[in-house]
Amino acid sequence: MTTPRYYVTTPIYYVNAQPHIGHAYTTLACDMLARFKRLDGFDVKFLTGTDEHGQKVATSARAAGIDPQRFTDRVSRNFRDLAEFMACSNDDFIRTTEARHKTSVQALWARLVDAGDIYLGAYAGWYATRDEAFYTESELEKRPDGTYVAKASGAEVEWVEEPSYFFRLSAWQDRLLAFYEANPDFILPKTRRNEVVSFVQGGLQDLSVSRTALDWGISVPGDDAHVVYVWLDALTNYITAVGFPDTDGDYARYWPADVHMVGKDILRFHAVYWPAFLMAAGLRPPRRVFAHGWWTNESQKISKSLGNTIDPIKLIETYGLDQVRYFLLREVPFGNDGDFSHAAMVHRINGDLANDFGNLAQRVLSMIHKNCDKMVPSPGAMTEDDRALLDAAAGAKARMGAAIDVQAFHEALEHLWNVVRAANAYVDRQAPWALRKTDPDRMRTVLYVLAETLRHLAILAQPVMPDSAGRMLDLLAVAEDSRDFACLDAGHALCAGLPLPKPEGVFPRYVDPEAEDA
RNA sequence: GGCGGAGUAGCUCAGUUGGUUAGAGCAGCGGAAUCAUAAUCCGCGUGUCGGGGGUUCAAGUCCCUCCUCCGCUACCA
Repeated sequence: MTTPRYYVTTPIYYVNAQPHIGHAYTTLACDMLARFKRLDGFDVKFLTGTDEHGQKVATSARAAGIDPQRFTDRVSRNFRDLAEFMACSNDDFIRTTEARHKTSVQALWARLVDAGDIYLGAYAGWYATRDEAFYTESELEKRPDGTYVAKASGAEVEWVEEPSYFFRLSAWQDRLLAFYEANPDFILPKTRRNEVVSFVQGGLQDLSVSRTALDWGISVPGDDAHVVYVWLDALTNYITAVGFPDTDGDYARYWPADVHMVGKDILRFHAVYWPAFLMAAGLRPPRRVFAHGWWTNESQKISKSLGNTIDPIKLIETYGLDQVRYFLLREVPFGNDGDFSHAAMVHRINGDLANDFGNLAQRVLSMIHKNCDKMVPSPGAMTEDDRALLDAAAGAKARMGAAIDVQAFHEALEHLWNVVRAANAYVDRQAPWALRKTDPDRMRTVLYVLAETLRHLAILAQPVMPDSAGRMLDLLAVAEDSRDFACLDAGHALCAGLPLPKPEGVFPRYVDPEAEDA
């Protein structure tokens, strides 16, 4: 039997900005997915990295007074550190300035040339020398004297033409539409898919894929005057990381990628250009592109000018890593926009984590500790109620898995919490504290059922809250090598008599610092 | 303007191919319990399913129309 593969990617982050909550969100979603699949027995590759070429980087580096490579070394480090800080389990971190990537991009380019999908033409447009950028008509403003300026910067623009290589995107319109048709879940959520299909149906123009006005990039093979357009450069990272241009080895093992996770702003590049590039090169397109939404901050749109950006590091320092991970994946239907607020965060931490889940573990483990000689109690005959709870726990993985396969992370967590609630209700129904006096054997059975349910819950919570779930499994004395989903069967159920450590809280309540002082 | 999506309980949302008294979580109200991180459990919703019209034995679920909100409408990444 061959091990199933799973390849998930974040976009490579453009190093011109500091990491913010958007980056953290995308990476976190991928991490949850990767961890879930690993625990489910998949051979997973989880890739993230940084996009380091292009005009903006060159400009920023110059502004910082250092050469672009040193500049990108520095900023790329921030993204790598963030992934680490968030306990992300990525298997690789790619940088587009690496040699392996240059080789890959140039090889892809050569394939596109061989296929006849790249030709030399001229790119014409409104160019602002001051901004070193082209603008579309809609981005321009006409001044009284008849000249045009860029709305954003106010820089004067002029009509210029420069030689450029073009990708024959126009020729791929029908094949892209056929591809979307044949793969209805290629783009999720559905509404994003509609937008992309509609965009492609509207007609595609050939795409300028080289620039002569800058040199911070990968040279076009055979024409050093050009560098490869940053998007063609950037997208290629997904195959670079699996060894392209070598198409055996990891490429054969992992490609096509199962999910490219992206923010909705860069959907088109991934859902239109990228599959077209790949198909033109005779390579397979990815299986899915998922476009998630944006966060607002206390109902305010986040922007640098408003100064309300959310620093993920600070967020984690304030609320805790697993708490932030849980919140971001639970609070909002994945794919929708969401609002971050302190109140909502505290509500999730105290309501869902501390009260529901944490307290469940605490009440169960405490009773066992006090009444069962600090070891897993020995169960007697199971009642219908016992079985119902155990069945609910045993069925949770399949329900979560189905949700996760369509990136409905919030729904996966809901399934988990349904079991948490059922377990709390079961505790109250069975009232083991009463059984302690009337029927100690029955009490032991009830506590065993609860401990075994907790084992399931903790194992299933690992992808979202690896640290907390791990500590809960420690409290249940579950061995490190018995924590994957294969161990969710009866054969790995807790053994009666297993000594348990002294219970301690896994999910503390969040108390506002001011309230504590008062 | 064109295309697409959304408008369901105070809030956030579920509601399969039209079919029994429209659901969940949170919030609110009442009660129980006291093992537990004062956590938990039980009970309680007559909501014009945006408005109007239509098809049907039957519509939140299909058709028409109007209103409101949102997204997309290409080459900075």
